[in-house]
Amino acid sequence: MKHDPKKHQSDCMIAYGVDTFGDRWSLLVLRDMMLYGKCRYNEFLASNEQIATNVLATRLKHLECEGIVTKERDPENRRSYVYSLTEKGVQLAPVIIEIMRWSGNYMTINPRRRKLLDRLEKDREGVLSDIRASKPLLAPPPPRPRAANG
Amino acid sequence: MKHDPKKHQSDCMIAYGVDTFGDRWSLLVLRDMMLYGKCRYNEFLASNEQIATNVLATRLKHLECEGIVTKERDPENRRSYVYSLTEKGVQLAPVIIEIMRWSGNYMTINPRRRKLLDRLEKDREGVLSDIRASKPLLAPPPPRPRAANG
DNA sequence: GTTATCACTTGCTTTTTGCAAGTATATTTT
DNA sequence: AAAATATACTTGCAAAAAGCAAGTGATAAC
Repeated sequence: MKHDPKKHQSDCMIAYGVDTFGDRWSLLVLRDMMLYGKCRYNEFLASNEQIATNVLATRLKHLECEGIVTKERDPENRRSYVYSLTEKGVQLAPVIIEIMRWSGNYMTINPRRRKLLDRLEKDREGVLSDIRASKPLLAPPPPRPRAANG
Repeated sequence: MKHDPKKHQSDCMIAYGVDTFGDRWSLLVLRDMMLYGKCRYNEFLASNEQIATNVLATRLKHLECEGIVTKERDPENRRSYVYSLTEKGVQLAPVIIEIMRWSGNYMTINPRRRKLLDRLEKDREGVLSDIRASKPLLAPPPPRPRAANG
């Protein structure tokens, strides 16, 4: 899948970033990949923020178009696909990290996340190489209770 | 103007960031303030990305609610207001900087911007203190030609 | 006092998002 | 082998948000 060159005509770096990954759902998908090591459609769907399935599909397509992620058949379960960060995607880690550092100063944080923030200050390189190796930095949070049925 | 605590119930740092400033127009307003030193409503409106006036109004209100910017009457022209970054807003500079650095690796950049990227590597602290001092890092680009009338 | 500037607001159209249900293909179960 | 299940979507419709043009109110300039 190729990317449309009509997009990105501004020469502004922020505009380019915003067009490429700067919307709520793209950023949350990147978080899922980098922090939680998620790589499957249903894993992204299961996030607490409750992305709609059609929106997830369009966002993944867009990220693939932009060369941020790749999509491959899972060799061990051929009805599944595995999404991975490209080098261009991995290079977004500093953006995600700086968002986390900022939020860490302005919201209340649980101990697990505080520990990750501490690690970020002491071992940023290690965090970056974990992201590059698709190694989760945090266990994914338990899904929030859904509406009861029955 | 106060901020609604019902928002931000997730304990995820990325979700907090995304809810606070993570949409196209908020990020572009922050760019206008940090890179170009813009501080007035009509300056934000004049950006090349062509934000709609009602959308700009809601974004500025939101950023004010979240404590990212403040709004004050301009003492020298009492029909105008001046928006400024709060400390919380200034602390977002690393996020903007990392977006610029990333984009700088994946798009073609004109010499003025390339120079800023170079400076960012050599003198990050200086850049941060310019942002804190509301000193523009780049001259604002000329407005793109609008539709002719007449 | 008439006109212009500045920062919006209002009303309406178009686009995007959200939601529920359905489809296609691969795998597991019976 | 047939039926049920898993996985990754697509489709159709309603609701929300964004975009557009025009209007308002409070200063300020002429």
